[in-house]
Amino acid sequence: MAINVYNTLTRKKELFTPIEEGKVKMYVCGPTVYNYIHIGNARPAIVFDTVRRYFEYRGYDVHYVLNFTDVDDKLIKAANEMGEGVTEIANRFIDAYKEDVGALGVKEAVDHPRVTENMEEIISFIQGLVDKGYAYEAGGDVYFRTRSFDNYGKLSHQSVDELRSGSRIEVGDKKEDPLDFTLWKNAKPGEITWDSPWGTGRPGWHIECSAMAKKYLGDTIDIHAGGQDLTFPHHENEIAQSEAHNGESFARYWMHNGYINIDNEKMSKSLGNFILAHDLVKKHDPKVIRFFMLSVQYRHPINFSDELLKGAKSSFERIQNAYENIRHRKETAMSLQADRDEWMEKVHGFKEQFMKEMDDDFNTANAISVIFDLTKAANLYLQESQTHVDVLDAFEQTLEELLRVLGIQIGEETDLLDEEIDALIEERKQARKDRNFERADQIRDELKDRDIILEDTSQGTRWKRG
RNA sequence: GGCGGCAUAGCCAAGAGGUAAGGCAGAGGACUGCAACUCCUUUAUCACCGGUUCGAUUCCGGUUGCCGCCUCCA
Repeated sequence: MAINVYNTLTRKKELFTPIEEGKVKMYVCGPTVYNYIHIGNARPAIVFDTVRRYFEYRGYDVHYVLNFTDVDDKLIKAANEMGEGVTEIANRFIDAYKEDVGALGVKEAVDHPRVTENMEEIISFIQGLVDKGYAYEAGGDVYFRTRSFDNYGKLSHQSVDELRSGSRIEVGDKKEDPLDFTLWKNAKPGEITWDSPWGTGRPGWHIECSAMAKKYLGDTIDIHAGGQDLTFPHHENEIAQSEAHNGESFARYWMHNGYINIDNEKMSKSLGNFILAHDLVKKHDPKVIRFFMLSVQYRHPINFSDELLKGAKSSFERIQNAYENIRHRKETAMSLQADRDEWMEKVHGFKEQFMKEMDDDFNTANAISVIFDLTKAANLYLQESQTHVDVLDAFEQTLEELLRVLGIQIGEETDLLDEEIDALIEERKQARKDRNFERADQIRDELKDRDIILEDTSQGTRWKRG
């Protein structure tokens, strides 16, 4: 079995083969940290974290790099508005990013490079492009000479001439050609600046990723990923810069995730139809949010609404219930059973099926349906009058394992009930024995108010948090 | 104008050239003191029109509708 990845470059699914055996060098474009991220920004974080986790699950060592753009026009504007420094704002929102995305189960990247901490590399990268004739200085700015790079447009499948005829390209009087884009920006008075061979200024947006990918991962990387809207111009420009500069192919696989939509329209800061991850995580179980995002193939758009999230919650509860039921049943499990091996075999089969689905371009929607199949099998097993502890363990562990690949931690909550609650459950047990159902229901309602839900089963009463 | 995506049951969502996974919601039943959980049963001529084929919802062409990129944007 091998992993297939949809490559934007070729518009096909391709067999993944790493540059270096057993390793994946992966660069993901991170946020510009001038604000909290919205859930649209959270999607790539979750999706590519899942890609990473799956590679790791399959035994790869993943060098995962996610950058922070900590200086640009928006940050400068935000700094002016809030009367704070660019660095303070960047720091604040980097922390917020890590917190929000961490709540959603995203692992920390191996490297989190920041533009302001890689200024030397960026400047020398630009210098390299100037030296090779791919870039030129004009009035303190430096531009990339787009037409000098033959393969420009290969990622977005646009020809240079078609791009030119699009009327919305900024002309800019210093440019030789309207298609040229900025590598270095001359400082305006009062802006944060760095010294460079072209005077004081700061980098353009695209150059940072080329310079930092090179520094942290090398001239050619395995996977470069980001949101669909980065395909053009951002990633196209990165390719031009990196390949012009390094003389090597930049990234072997380009992955782009689809948008999150609100009422069928792209969620974006400029449209104002966004929901901050920071807020959503407080209102809903982050596990459910993540589950919801992964219930759709990553390249397809997801429509977002409270109602849909509610549906995801119900769905996820089915899995959670099965998991709790398995654990509860372990207390009364046996260790003798004729068809133990058959069941063990069966449980193992779900793992294989799960991998088969994930191998196909990380089809989490189908992978989740395999988890539901596993859930169903577990529920059926629990109907048996006798259960084997090995089989229950296998169900429990497989469920944990597969969900962990999706970045969803299940079952680590070990908060003990306080004695009071324990006592109430015990009292209710007695009341039921005495057929005092009035008191029994009273206790159940009381606990329900405290978010403890009781369930009576033939193996005794169990509880869960609502 | 250029490039691209999507259209599958009430809702969400996979999918393959041979009569369509999974989940939610609904209905009926089993279990239960009642619930909850769970189990069983139940719901689709896959936007429209042509073509290729023994056979297409899946391939090709066209139509319609929606969305995106071509400007900062995940």
